[in-house]
Amino acid sequence: MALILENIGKLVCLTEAEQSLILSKIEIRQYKAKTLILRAGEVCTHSYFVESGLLRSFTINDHIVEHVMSFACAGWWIGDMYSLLSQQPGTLFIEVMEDAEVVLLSKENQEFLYAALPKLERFFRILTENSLVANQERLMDNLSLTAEERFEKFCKRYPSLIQQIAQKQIASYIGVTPEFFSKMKSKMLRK
Amino acid sequence: MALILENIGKLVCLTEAEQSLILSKIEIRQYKAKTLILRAGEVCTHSYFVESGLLRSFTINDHIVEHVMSFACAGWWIGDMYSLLSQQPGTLFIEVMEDAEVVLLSKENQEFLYAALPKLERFFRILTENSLVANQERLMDNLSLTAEERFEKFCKRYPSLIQQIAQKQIASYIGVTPEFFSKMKSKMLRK
DNA sequence: TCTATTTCTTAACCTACATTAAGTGTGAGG
DNA sequence: CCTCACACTTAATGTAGGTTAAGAAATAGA
Repeated sequence: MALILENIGKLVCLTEAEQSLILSKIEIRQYKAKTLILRAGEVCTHSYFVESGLLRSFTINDHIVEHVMSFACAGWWIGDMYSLLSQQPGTLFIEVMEDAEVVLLSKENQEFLYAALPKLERFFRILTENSLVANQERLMDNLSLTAEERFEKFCKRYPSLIQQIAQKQIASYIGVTPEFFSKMKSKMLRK
Repeated sequence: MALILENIGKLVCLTEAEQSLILSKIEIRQYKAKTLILRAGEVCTHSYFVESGLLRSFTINDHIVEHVMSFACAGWWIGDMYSLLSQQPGTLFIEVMEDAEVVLLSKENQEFLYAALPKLERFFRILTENSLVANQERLMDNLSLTAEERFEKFCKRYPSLIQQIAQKQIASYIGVTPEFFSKMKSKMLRK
């Protein structure tokens, strides 16, 4: 249940008192699979940290096509960063893919904690830096690799997810249709 | 010349003493157009802030195809974040497109400043957050928009750049070949 | 256990964009 | 004032991946 303290503790040291302060500012909720925690058009008011289960964030194009922005399993943060920072209606949906236990940290409490524990600025800076690096790599991969190569990278980077999620979710993440993904996969197996 | 202090000052307040401390930890250099400040394979040791002129970062595929990661004109930061953070050889080239005055902040000095002026943690956190948001949007655009739509967004977002840079640089940024970009552009004009 | 929904597969056809190649500006250095 | 290297254009042809549609397989709900 305090996976989140362990997660923060990996990057910055926390005293017992600091840990309690953090715990006093968060909320823990259980969600059933298929719950939408956030909808496009809403303002994102919290950061979410996954204690257990599996979540994803995605956009919807022209009310039809979904594009997966990210998956988040135990130990990962997720949210609509644009909406959270700007407090404008966002573009992301966040959905629970498998029954989950989620830590909610409201924007106000996050700012309160920045003031109370400046080392959390450091923690979230590093978290965001890592996220940015991963995103830049993914962007470059989308510009320069084939769907097949992107799938291979996905398999290496998230081996456990492959077994766990529907194939169409992987297709959406790497940026192809489920139909093409199916064709591509069987072609890869034939080799 | 102290555009950088103004830039930092927009997000966090700085006393005179703090400004001097920052200035004592940076270096200012002039570069001629076409200079490569950083090459793929090298470890990135500095963050770069553009006082004047124009820079870009890009990768090279299979020793042939360039993909522009970002442009940076006066008031923008640029670097190879992956390499800077991990201190591993990077994948980005950074090139001066127009004679430039650049502020160099070494990784050690950056960490020194984090310790000396914790508010700089805040500054770089916010900088990185904004960068991440922009990157996420670009990634989603690449997954869901046509080349034409991506070009239109580029024009709206960076109107001044359009006049300033070679058309093939825009093509590379939005992720198409110069040939296709040329055809697309003349088709758009015909409407 | 049965049914209904969702996921996956296959296949024919389509299109956005890439590749190759040739020709036409154009501007910076000598 | 040349000229040589680039940047840009145009056009023919190729292909990765999309679309549509239909059926098969797997899951979940009741």
